[in-house]
Amino acid sequence: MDEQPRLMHAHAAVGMSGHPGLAPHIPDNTGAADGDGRKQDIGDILQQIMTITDQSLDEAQARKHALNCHRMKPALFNVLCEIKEKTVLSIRGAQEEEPPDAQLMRLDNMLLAEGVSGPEKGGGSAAAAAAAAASGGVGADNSAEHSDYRAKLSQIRQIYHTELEKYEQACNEFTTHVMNLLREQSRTRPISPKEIERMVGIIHRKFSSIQMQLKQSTCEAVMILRSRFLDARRKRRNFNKQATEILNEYFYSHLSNPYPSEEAKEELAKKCSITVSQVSNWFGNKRIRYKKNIGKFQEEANMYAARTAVNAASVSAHGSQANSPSTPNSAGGYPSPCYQPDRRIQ
DNA sequence: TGGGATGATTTCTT
DNA sequence: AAGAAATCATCCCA
Repeated sequence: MDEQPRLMHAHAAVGMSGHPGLAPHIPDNTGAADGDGRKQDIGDILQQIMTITDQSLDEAQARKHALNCHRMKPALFNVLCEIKEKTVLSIRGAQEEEPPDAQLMRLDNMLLAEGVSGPEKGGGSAAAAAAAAASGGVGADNSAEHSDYRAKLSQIRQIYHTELEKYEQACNEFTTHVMNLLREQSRTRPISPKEIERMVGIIHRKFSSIQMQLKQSTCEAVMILRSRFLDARRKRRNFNKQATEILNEYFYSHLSNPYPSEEAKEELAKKCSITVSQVSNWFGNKRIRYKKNIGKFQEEANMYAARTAVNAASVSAHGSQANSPSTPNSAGGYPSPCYQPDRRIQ
């Protein structure tokens, strides 16, 4: 490598200016200075170029060197440069300028939203919080699951960034390698900077398609993690004893009409630390199960009825009405342990 | 570990 | 849309 790489444009400027001596095995026809001689020269050079790949490496190197030193080389090189420039330009006009990839944008947006590709904090826990909110969870017991989710997410995040870095490094290394190769080749064949640029573009596109696969699989991993997280939250937890008692108290003290209003539901929900829809679910289940098997609930009904009676007695003794949703409304203040089908349950 | 209890979900009805 | 009824999925205790 005793020469500087000569790119196409630089070389074009050199033009027909003189070139050092000939290789020993190439016949010196300069003296003839006629057209046939030059044709012969060019024919020889082209022939050698065509057969260069059939030769051994050493042989080829020697031949390459000989070609480089040939006096006709600059002229031929210029001609090739011109031809190639025209061809490349016409080819290039037809391609390139693809539209921005919508799929890639979607993946990027999702990775950002899930906190994988964005800043370290916030995103992941925000997504987790959103998931928690969406599930309408009871709360309190989910901090462990929450941190588990975050830990797994940060694991995914770490893998993603490591892989991304690896790809970028590999891409840079490969690009440098190819550029060096092209520069080296530009000594013997016309290669324009634009062509190198184009090649770099091709390499980058290839690597970005690999990156896209990485992004896709990362997205899938996040989705799986997230669905598992939501499933875990959907896991049924029995309400605590106190909550069940509050709900039962209301149910049996309103046995004649066990349909709490929205306000009553909200108050019960607050008291039991559950959601309004959970209160609705509970009453829905309770009504249907009570109705299906009144006998089984007899004992329970009696117990709550007695309790309610005691409460009512103590309330009246204090001369004030409780504003609790469990305030009995049944006639006589002692709801019948037996189901009275006078209202909605049917 | 089986089976009843129970909270949630789905489908149907009013 | 609210509730009834059926069903699913999980809990939890003997």
